[in-house]
Amino acid sequence: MDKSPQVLLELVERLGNLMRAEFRRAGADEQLQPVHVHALVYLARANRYSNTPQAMAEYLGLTKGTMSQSLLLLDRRGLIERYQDDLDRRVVRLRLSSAGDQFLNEVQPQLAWQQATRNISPNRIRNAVSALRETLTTFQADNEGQPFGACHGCRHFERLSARAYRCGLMGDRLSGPETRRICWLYEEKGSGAEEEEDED
Amino acid sequence: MDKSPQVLLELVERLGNLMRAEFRRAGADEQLQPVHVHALVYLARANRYSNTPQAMAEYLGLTKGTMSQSLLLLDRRGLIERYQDDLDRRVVRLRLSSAGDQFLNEVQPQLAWQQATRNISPNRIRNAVSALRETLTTFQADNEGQPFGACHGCRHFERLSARAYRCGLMGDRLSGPETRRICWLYEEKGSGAEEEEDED
DNA sequence: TGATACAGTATCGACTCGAAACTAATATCT
DNA sequence: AGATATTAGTTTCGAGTCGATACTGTATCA
Repeated sequence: MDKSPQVLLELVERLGNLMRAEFRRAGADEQLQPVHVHALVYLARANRYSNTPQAMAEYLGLTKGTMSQSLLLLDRRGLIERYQDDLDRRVVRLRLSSAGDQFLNEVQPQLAWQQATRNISPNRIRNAVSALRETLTTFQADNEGQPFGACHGCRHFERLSARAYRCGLMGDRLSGPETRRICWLYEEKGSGAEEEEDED
Repeated sequence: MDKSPQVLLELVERLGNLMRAEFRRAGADEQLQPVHVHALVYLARANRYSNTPQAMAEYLGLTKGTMSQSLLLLDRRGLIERYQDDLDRRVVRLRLSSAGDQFLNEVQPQLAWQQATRNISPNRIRNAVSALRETLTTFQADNEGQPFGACHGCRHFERLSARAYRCGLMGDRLSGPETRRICWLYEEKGSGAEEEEDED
């Protein structure tokens, strides 16, 4: 009976709590709750398929009703903008307003984390990322949730040429930077070839 | 400019959110909020120095006022018991009641996590634990928070003989199991000899 | 053309949470 | 010893979260 998984859970929860406290501090001046700051951070990183209330609710673990409330607040404060999807007019699309963008640049909610990881070698971080990503994937598979990842590692990702990419699911061409954003259509590549393997 | 730390942060936050959702589900029957379940889980793991409202508030990232509220609720529901400290009568000590213990055994809030980590090799988990622990330590050092760890790795920990231990800070003898519980007096050993080193 | 599914909104009530004021016990300083 | 400061915890207040439920409008499918 190994206790390591439990210790890992404690660390993840504790670091999560600390970051939530950090987000609380970041949003204090603007009277924003942690979840609002987190929503803005997500929006800054979400790709074109993932900037909807539904995707955000899924990512943040909220119901759509709750999400709707938070978005209302962020809209009132002028930190986000909403616009309708052309093809499906039920769908609301979201983007950071310039004020929202400026807010994130000013308060730097993730600065404390970057500081805290400054002395850890990139390789150890990559190993930790790999283990946690696998945990997340299994977790989601067990609970039928969306995995949320970037194109690299997604089964729908296609490389057309040196610098041209494409999402096989949606059929769109993707720019280089776009392939590094968060997507809620992400699906783990088949288990045939594991990309990231620790030396252990 | 490496993006790995940011990806690691995303994973930690997302897994944290999922576990919060899991705690919500676990407490739904008893009308408990996630933070209440988390408090019970903490209490089940805290050592004799760390079962106070203050330590819990610190661990969960709440103010003492908020913590007091949650403890009131848990007490009303009969899930915890409070008693006074003998030496310092300002201090309230907490323990799980048998009902609280039974509750944790029934709902198994951490089961989903254990399932999600089942296929990850112990060594990879240990490496991830090591990296996250270092992140946590640095984070706390930057923000003057308590680190919260178990005896192994703590500078106050003393081994008297094969199966006899002692906390050098408090002066108490400790049983073997007790040395594996969470302590908020934990202090990282001096950086002279790093215990856990990844091969990277 | 109707039935059904889906994206998002509105409303309600229980509860969280920080801030600040408060009580009581202990520590510190002369 | 007595005054003062510090500390552990409680209480109160108000803004806001959050899930549940009911609702609106759009799309899909037979």
